[in-house]
Amino acid sequence: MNRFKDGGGDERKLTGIREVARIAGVSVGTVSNVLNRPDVVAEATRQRVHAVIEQLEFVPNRGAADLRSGRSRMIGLVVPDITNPFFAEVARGAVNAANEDNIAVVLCNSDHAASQEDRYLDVLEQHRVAGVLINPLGKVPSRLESLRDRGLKVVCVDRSVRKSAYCSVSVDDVRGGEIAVEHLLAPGARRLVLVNGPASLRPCADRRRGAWRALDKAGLSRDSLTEVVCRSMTIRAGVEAGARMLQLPELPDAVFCTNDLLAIGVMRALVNAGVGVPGDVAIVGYDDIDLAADAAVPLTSVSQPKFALGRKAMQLLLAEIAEGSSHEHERIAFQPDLTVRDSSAAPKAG
Amino acid sequence: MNRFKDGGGDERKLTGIREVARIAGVSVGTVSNVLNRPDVVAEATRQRVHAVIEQLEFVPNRGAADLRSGRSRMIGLVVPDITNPFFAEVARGAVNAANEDNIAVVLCNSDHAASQEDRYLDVLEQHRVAGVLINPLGKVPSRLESLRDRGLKVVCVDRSVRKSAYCSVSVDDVRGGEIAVEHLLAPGARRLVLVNGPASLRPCADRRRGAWRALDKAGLSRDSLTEVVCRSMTIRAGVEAGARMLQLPELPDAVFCTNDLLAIGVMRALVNAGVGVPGDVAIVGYDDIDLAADAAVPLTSVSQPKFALGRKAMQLLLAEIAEGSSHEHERIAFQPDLTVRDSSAAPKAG
DNA sequence: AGTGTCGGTTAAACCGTTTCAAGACGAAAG
DNA sequence: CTTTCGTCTTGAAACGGTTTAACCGACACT
Repeated sequence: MNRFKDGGGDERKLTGIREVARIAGVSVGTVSNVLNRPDVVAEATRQRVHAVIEQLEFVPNRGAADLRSGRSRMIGLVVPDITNPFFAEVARGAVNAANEDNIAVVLCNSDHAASQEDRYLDVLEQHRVAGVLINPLGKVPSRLESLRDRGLKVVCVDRSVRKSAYCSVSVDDVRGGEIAVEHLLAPGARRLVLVNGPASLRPCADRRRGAWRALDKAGLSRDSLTEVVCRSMTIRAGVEAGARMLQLPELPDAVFCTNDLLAIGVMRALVNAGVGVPGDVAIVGYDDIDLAADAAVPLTSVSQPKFALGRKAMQLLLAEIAEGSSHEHERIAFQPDLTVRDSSAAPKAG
Repeated sequence: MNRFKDGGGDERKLTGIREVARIAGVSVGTVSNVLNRPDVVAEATRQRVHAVIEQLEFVPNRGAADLRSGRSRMIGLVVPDITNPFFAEVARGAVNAANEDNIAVVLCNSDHAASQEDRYLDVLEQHRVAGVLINPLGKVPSRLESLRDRGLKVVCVDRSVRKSAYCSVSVDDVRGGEIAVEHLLAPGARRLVLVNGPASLRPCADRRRGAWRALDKAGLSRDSLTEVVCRSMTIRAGVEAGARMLQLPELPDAVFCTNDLLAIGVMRALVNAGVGVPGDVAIVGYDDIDLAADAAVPLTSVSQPKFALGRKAMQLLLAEIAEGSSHEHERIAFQPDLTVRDSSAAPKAG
């Protein structure tokens, strides 16, 4: 059951605030004060206490402090898959921001399983974290509401929440799609293909909407954009999509793939078939993964500020925790950015 | 400074063990027992208490429990870069194992900076984590020893530690290099190239040693292996290495790259130059990243059990914590595995 | 009836802090 | 010489649990 029943007993008794007080010849209250409100204690005393702290290598027990004060210096980070570069980067940003405030971030990897997510939320609740940064699975579960009722602050990452019941931070996928297509349209492309993942995925649907919007703005019909849908968003699927494209009655001028892996696959299929990229068809991808820059022909891609996303989300959460009930929920949308590379350099140049 | 001074005061007073006891008509001690040693309390009482717990939605305060009991249900995970797929996967494994014991894992991302690493260790110490899972930067710092003196258990990940002062878990890079070269040698390759990163990196040096060992075992001179050293281990560096290889007096039969990105780069350079892969030269990479399977020609690669590594490391740590002083430090070396794909399918077939 | 003993329960001490009402001291004001 | 402040400091009460020694019936055995 519990592996922590009894440790073999090599526990050196850590020095506590009491011991410090005793040796420094002051009361524990004073030691606490020099730790938390140095301004309120006399210079001389402060120095003396600090000296003792140093000498004893005293390390305050944050847990005990939290218990008494009702605060908490921990927040939970719940992601579906830390292995996904997107979330890894977000995590890095979040942890980075938290560290500045000496806040510990406990990592929860739900593995795309709602049951796991629930389990983790339980653990977080038991540990009395001050708040949770979460990319919730599926529909934002009512569980989050119950958490909030318990006093936990919640902010959603990369998932805009209706009714601004929580703070949320995400990047504007619609705008991302728009940017990409605008870029392709600019040099005069008129026959476009959209290589997309399942429209049931929010980002896929949004990026498509963005593409449409760009078309609308340019006064073009949506018919000028042919959609090729892939089951998964991998290089392999991209290769297949590329093959399908080659069978179209007419080759497009430009292709927008809603993810870099798809784009790389498409590119490979086209190049293998003797189609020039970007000479014959321009390609832009999405996510700007490392690989994009190192593709056979460097890939233009829409990049998302993942690190900043994580940082901001954490900052928002910490702010909400500090502000308490006077807090107004914010819904921040980061703007994606286009990184232009060779794959879209000079469409139809030849 | 501290953003947690005062929250706006929307703290609903959580129900505690006391309230449960009062309503259930038992003492707090009994409630505690129901929670921690259900076997010691009478069936009827247990049921009654559980009912009340349910009804009140009581959630035990792990922090308070830890404080009194001297245990700790948190452990720290310190990695140089969570964005690195290797560590992401290790983290996933570690978190996964911890979750089974209801242990919270606090994530620390040192960003390859010793100063950060130190800061994080401070935070972990203050939070009184039971142990630390760490991939320490540079030489295993004396800091770790001081941690251990304080009663913290430490296990090192992917970094074997001299003198078995700690438990450590790593994968056998020497063996990995050996496997790769054995595989290339089997079909009769005799002129090999090793595309390596800086030998100052432990894994690079080890994998080279492994390659040599395979050579020795096969009764071949080390001269049959030409080493091409790259500054960085990226696709771009691989392409350059490939270019350099093409200028060699004679093309090799087979190439072993100490990382998949290098391998993909080399492959690209060769194929672009009209060299057949695996027809003219076979290639094997290292790490078995997702991309390997989806390379232009699917890449044979040495794969490391990263998830298992993380899981095992965590299990070891938890075990050490449970065992206490009676613990014997273990040094576990995982065996890497060769995933054979097209890039080495039929060397010199033509 | 006296004595163990055993399963179940309890009251009180304790973990390492923060917090807060109250005290001590000296200096400025009356 | 009192008062009145203001600055520092203090002691004890929390915080929400766990732990331990003691207690209490009831039941079995001499």
